[in-house]
Amino acid sequence: MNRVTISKAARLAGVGVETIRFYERKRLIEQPPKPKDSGFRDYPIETVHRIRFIRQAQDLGFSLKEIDELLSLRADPSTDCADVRARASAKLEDVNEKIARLNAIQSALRDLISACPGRGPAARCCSILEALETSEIERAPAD
Amino acid sequence: MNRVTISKAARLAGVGVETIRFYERKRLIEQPPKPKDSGFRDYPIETVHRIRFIRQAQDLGFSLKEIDELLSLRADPSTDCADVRARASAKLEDVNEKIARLNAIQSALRDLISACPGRGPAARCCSILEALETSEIERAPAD
DNA sequence: TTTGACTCCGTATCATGGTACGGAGACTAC
DNA sequence: GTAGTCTCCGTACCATGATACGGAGTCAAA
Repeated sequence: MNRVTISKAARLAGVGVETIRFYERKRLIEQPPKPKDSGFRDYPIETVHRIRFIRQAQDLGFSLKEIDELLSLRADPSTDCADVRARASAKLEDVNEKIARLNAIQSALRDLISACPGRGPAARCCSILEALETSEIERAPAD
Repeated sequence: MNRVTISKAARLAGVGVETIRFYERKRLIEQPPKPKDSGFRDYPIETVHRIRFIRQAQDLGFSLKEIDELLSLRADPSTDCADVRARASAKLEDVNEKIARLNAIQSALRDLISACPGRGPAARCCSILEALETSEIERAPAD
C-alpha cells in the first residue's frame, strides 16, 4: 500500500481534502495520473511527505510561493547547476537569518523564564523586547 | 527627538502608516496619548522597536495573535509569575521546534549546495525533500 | 496666507491561504 | 442492488493581515 486516495493522504498529512486540491491548483503538488479505470486520484506516499513539508515550512514563515521555490530546487544532471546553487544559497541565507532571530527570541524567553521565580514576585522586570534589547540582537531589517 | 509622528515611525520601522493604525486597532501597539494641543499621534521610539519585532516575528511564522501573546509576557512584580513562566515555557517550546526544523532545512540546503559543482552537471540528484529524508529529520507533526 | 505635506477617521478593497457547498458519479459491502 | 461513503469539479465563501480612499482638519515654511 504505497498509493493512497485523497482522503487517506489528507489524513496522513494532517490536512483537509480540500487543502490537497487547493495545493494542486497552486501546482505545489502534482495531480497524480488517475488510473485508467478510475477517475479518482491515486497518490504516491511521497506526496504526503511533500504536504507535511509544506505545512512545516509555512509554520516557519515561508509563503506558498517561497515553498514552491524551495521544493523546486533540485541538483540533478539535467538542470543548470550554477543556477540551482545560487538559488539554494539565497534560501540558505534566509534560513540563517530566521535561525538567528529565533535564537535571539529563544534566549529572551529563557531570560524571562529565569527572571520568574517559581512562586512569588519576579526578581526583576523584563519583557521580551527588553530582553532582546539587553542582548543587543536588535537589528533594523529595513535601515 | 525621542518622539516621532506616525509617518516617521512608519518609515523607521519599515511599514506603512496604515499598518501602524491597523496594529493599534488590533491592540498590538497602544495608541500614544495625543498631546493636548495636537490631535496627532506622537510615538515614543520604543514603538518603532515594537513594530520591528512584530514584523520579524511574522516572518518567523507567528500570527499577530501569537505575537501579542509573546509581547504581553512580562516578568514583573505585579503579575503572577508562575503564570508568566508557564506561558513563556510554552512559547519557548514552539521556538525550539521551529529552530529544529530550520536546522534541518539548513542542512538540506547545504547538502544541495555541495551536491552542485560550481559548473557542469550535478554530482548526484538531490531535492530538499530527499535531503531531509536522508538526514532522517522527517517527522510527522500530526501523528 | 497660501501651498504642500501630514494627519485624522471610517470604510472599502485586496491578496493569501484555505474551507465549504452541492450535485453527480463511483466504489464497497452487505 | 442499494445504502453509505468517496470522489469529482466548479464556485462561493471565509479569516487574516494588510492597503487604499476620501473628505476634512492641521502644521510649517516661504
